[in-house]
Amino acid sequence: MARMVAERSDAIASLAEVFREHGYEGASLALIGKATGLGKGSLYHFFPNGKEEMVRAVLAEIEQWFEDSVYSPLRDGDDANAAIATMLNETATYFRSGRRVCLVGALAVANTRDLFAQAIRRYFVAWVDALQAALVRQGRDAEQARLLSEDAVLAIQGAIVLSRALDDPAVFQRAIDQLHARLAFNEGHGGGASGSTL
Amino acid sequence: MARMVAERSDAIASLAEVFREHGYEGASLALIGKATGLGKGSLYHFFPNGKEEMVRAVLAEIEQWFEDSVYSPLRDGDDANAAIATMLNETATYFRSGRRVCLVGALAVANTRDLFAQAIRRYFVAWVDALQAALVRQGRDAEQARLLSEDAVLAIQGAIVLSRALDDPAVFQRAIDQLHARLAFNEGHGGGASGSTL
DNA sequence: TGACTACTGTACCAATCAGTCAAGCGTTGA
DNA sequence: TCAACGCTTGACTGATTGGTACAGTAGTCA
Repeated sequence: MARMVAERSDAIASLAEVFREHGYEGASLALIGKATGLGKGSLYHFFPNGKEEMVRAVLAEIEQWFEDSVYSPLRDGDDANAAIATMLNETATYFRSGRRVCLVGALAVANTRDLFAQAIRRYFVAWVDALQAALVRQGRDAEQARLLSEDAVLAIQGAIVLSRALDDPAVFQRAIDQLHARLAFNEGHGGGASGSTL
Repeated sequence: MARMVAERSDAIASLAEVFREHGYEGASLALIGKATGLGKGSLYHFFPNGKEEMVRAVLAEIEQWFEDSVYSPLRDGDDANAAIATMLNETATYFRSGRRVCLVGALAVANTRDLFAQAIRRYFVAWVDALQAALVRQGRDAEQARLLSEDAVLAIQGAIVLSRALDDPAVFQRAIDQLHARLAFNEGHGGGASGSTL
């Protein structure tokens, strides 16, 4: 009765969802087994170091997805404004308008932070750096771009928390809309378009 | 060997710290006992419904602290600008510049959300409402005040996540500084002072 | 002094935890 | 056809989980 899951990578999407929903400590092997359809034996065959290795695999996949879908266009896209707009839309879809938790953010807040500190840091550093690069390509100066990109990433994380707390996806969407305005760049002056509207 | 802890309330601060550091699932009774200096017997004497009741007691105390120190001045203070500045400073101190997690936010993200949904919701609704009231007293219109207050609360939560992820309290402080600018109100025009600086 | 209440330590419980292991299965290459 | 390999199963372990029960101890009031 072998080979019901062709690849180790087939399990990663399920693993990600389990860790998102239950956290690192809350995701028991029983739960993981149910979600992936894999027995303990298979799980430990694919991930000899247990849950920790599973989370690392999930984090690696998340990092890759963001690199391809978000960071890379931000850094290298020919139209900075378009890349930023795409980032916000991709992000909103990815987090299902705040109904889906950011696993990296959740791990950062929990006491598991130390265990995955490097991966967590890499994720956010790459995001802020990539967004900053796009903002600089818009014509902003480096320092302003830095502050603005930090603020945007932080707002997305906060929007997930608040929209879940209020159980209202509209909160998340409003935050994304506001970021669209704040990150847009028009003409020669240094600020975004948001100053007079908010 | 009775009465080593005079009051049930003496344990709540320790309980809060344990749940902050380890989360709901991660905070085992062994850990809780160590942190509070109480054995299981005492713990279940004070909190007959176990961990759930402990968290509820902690949430009630947090709610009370924010009501007295943050929400009430925002709603009723005679100087709205001063009340807002106080809120930001009190908040920065309370969260130790992002080194300390927001328990309510952490619970909102974890799968324990449903269990404490009402308390979590109350906390954030009260915060946003109180800040909105202060912004309206500044002279802003209700809708703008609503968006701005939502944005501010969300930014604080996001700042905790990001500053912990990057292990850099300066990130949190920059977010607070930015909120100072964004929430300040000068003269007759409708926006904050932040438009041209960022 | 003697009851009564409030608190405490500890033994105990069933359930669940992460992790191990040997045996068995199906597929593959020779 | 058969051995080797990769995957799977499920029973098992020892530790830990949240929670209960209860005997006892200290303080308080009469």
